[in-house]
Amino acid sequence: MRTYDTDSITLEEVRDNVWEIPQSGEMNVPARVLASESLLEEISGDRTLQQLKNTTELPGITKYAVCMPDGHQGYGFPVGGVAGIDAETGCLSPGAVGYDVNCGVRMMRTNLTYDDLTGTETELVETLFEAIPCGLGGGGVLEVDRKTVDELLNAGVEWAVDAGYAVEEDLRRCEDEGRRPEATPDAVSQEAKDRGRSQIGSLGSGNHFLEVQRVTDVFDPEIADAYGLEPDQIVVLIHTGSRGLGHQVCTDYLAAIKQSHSELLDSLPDTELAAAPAGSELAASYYTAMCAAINFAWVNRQVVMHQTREVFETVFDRPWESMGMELLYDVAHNSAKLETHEIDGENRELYVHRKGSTRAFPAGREEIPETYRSVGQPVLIPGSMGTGSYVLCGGDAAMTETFGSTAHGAGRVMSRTQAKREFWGGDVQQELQDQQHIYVKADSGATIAEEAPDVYKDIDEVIAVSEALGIGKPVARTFPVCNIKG
DNA sequence: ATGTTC
Repeated sequence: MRTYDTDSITLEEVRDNVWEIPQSGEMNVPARVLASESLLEEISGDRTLQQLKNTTELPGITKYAVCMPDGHQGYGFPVGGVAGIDAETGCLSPGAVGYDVNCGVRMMRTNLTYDDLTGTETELVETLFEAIPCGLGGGGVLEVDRKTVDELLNAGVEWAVDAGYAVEEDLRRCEDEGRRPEATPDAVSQEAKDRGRSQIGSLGSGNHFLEVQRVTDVFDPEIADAYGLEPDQIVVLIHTGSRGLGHQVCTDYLAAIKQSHSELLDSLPDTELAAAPAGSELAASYYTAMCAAINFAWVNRQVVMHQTREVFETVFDRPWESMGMELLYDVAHNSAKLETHEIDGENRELYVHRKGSTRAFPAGREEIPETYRSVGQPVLIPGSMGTGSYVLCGGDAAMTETFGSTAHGAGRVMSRTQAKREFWGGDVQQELQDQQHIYVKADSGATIAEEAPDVYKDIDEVIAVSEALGIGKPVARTFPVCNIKG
């Protein structure tokens, strides 16, 4: 058997693209990295493997901890990590969800072609940048009062329908129909709500963005047809999360859990993995607060999409409906969810923690919108602003291999600090425009440098692993036209 | 990711 050795951890190759850290010591289960050898080499360059191994010490974790091909280190738990933890005997860990609760992406279709956009790129990118707040801090499209924030934390995208920022059809094209019904606004601190009130309809910072793209490749015509995608078509990808509200929920509950459950904390190899035991009061309240933050993020992406529709109306001087600007799908990248999975022949109720990982349910699952159910759920995987993105379809193997999950992006290979040393934002921007006809706009050159295409792993290789394992099947590829960066 | 180092 081939092995891959690092200073402290040895992985065994189970088969192509599957590497295992065997169970030993305090580990409750093994850990698996799903990666080609070259991706594994990148993954082993930071603390990801140690964090993944630490994750297996969480009580109640089942089967194995998973690291996706785009994995990198995160707070306590790797970004690109999946853990299915028993919901009765296990625990719930905020660090295994992430600070940006329901960070995720949605794709909106249009019936425009690349030719329709040619010549409007500069106006389009400028108008989008004007209409959609970017960067750190407050300032969203909306500012709502305290009563309204409670309503939308509870109702999710249904609130946006009532408030005129969404149509009924948008609801049906969101994971969980844009609402986690378990959400309890009372479990969210006033501080978190006050941070969120002024941030509805904003991108935020980091790797968040809005990108106008064109479909360059269709790999599976039948599924692409079901998703309403064809070559040369213009689509819009929106990547943002729950902003300061979700961050505050994570901060609040990490502090409370560390204080109330020190015994569990002391048994874990990293305080950043702090977890509330299943059945505890804090597990229940964190779950309902996290669901509220999930709903907030869906409303946020919905309002950003609403703004995008209005921008297209301005630039192309037509109603958005006539441009076919329908939501294709919206997926969460950071969440914990109660799901039933078969473990060793037994159906078990799990808190499936996905952090930087996308649900990828295959054909037939009732959780998938009816229009897509016969083919499988759309999985949206953004790449860097110079390489484009993929639309995948959930594969059968996801249910047996990865708790119904696949990757979520390209994954960084370089720190932001290092990126700013290596690249000059203005040069990156000019090069993208001159050589690839990609129009990028951001608040500062530093933002563009930090997100330069070369700071990311090879998205094609990440997707190839997903395809080879049968957890996500490539349907279409897109290429950037205009990009506004948080 | 983040009112960017409470």
